[in-house]
Amino acid sequence: MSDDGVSDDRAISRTVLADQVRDRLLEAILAGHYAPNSRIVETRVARELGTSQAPVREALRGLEALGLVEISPFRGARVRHPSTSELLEAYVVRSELESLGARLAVPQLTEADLAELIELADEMQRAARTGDRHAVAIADASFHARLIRAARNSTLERVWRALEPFSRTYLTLVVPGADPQWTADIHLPIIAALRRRDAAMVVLALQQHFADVSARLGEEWSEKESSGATHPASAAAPALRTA
Amino acid sequence: MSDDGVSDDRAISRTVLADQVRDRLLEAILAGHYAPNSRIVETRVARELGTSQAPVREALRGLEALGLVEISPFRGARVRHPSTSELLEAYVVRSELESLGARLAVPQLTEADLAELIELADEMQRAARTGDRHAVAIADASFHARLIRAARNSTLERVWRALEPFSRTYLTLVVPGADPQWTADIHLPIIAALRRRDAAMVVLALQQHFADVSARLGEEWSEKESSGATHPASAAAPALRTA
DNA sequence: GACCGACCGATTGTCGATAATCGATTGTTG
DNA sequence: CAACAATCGATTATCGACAATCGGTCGGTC
Repeated sequence: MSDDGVSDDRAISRTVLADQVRDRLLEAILAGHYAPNSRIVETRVARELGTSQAPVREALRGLEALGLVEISPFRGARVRHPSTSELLEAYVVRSELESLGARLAVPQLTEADLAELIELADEMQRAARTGDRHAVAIADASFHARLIRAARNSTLERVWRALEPFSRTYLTLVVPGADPQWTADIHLPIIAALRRRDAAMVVLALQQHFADVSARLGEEWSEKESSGATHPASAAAPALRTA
Repeated sequence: MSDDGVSDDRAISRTVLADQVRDRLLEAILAGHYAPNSRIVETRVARELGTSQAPVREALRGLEALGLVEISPFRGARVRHPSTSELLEAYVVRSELESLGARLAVPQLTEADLAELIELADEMQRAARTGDRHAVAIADASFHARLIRAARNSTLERVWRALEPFSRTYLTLVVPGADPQWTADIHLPIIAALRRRDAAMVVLALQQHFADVSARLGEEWSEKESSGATHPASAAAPALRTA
């Protein structure tokens, strides 16, 4: 019911310690169990989890690849604390990648693709009506992942995947107050454009979507930090254009 | 964040074995010492390099992040052999990222940015006139990297970096017959547009640039199609040695 | 003769211990 | 008292050894 759109590899090889440690650490970081910018000591984590140092080491490298921690040689790992402006930066890039995905996907969109996308959007609506924020977030992520996959460009998928946890997980943490129904509704124009197989309109709808979310994120930001040393407007309002 | 000179990673702390092993393996792969799709056995590499298994392991994870090898649990690493169509896919993504970079960079382009970009383009011209293909390739890569950095979006830079070795290194291998002067010249329109600080024109010039290179790559592809892929038969000819 | 399950060699994943390096502290000197 | 070098504890990077797992092979059963 949940993550069919996110990834295919499920249920195989659950016996790799390093992966389990990585998931544990990821969960702990997102749960705020590790303070921002604090160190994560390999030996300590190993002792706490009852494993050796090696799996923890590998897990940390994996988290580094996801952009969740920062590792410097001989100095260990620290949990990264991306500023909101950095999240906005990431969102700009993600927006661009999804626009590209849409342009590539629409001309070769199969009926199955379209049906799955519609189903995910519907699922988002149902979850929103029952107020289930977690389900909305999952359907949201699955929807965008499905759209990217429809582009059938493995490089695009790889790059997008590398960016996704960084933006999604942090965002759902940073913007918990977002209205689920609002989140679900801003996907409707995308679906409408997809139904008409109008690439330009899909791109426009996507950019509107990301502009909305960025704006929402920007609000949260200015509320939280009244003192603005760097100007965020340029990053939040990119001049996006299509040929 | 993060900007002083042209080249950032320089000089300090080259004493991390895993990094050295990674560089060695990367070099060996690109030199064709490992046949496409062949396995890379951790213990064997470790023996050949006179190190333990651990650094090799880490090195392989690093190469996986760069998209050069593919790792499956308990089954080890294989060198990825991207098809030319996959390289073209990557090029589409890279083109899009650089276009975004240009749009972000132009409005905030400093005189120093512009001067460095012009200098790199000039360097490319000088190298092309003396027929130094290697120097052209290096200046080429530096130019694009500098352009991306001028966008001052750390996420964009991170994503682009992750994509860069995959496309650049393979390309310089796949298309060794390209005319250096041609390579240098297709950057001139970009410089011209940058000088005028015309973002739209920079994007257009970039897209033309990538279209040219893709076309060139496509030609090479259809030519090679008939002769078949060349397999360096002796994968057991490792230019790897203990220091 | 074809299908199926138990061994086998090769290789990866994990462990515990050791060497190398960092940051801070302390003692010394002017 | 300030600047500096030697030292120390903490932690990472690496090592060598061991257990877990894979792919293939060999033998058994029908």
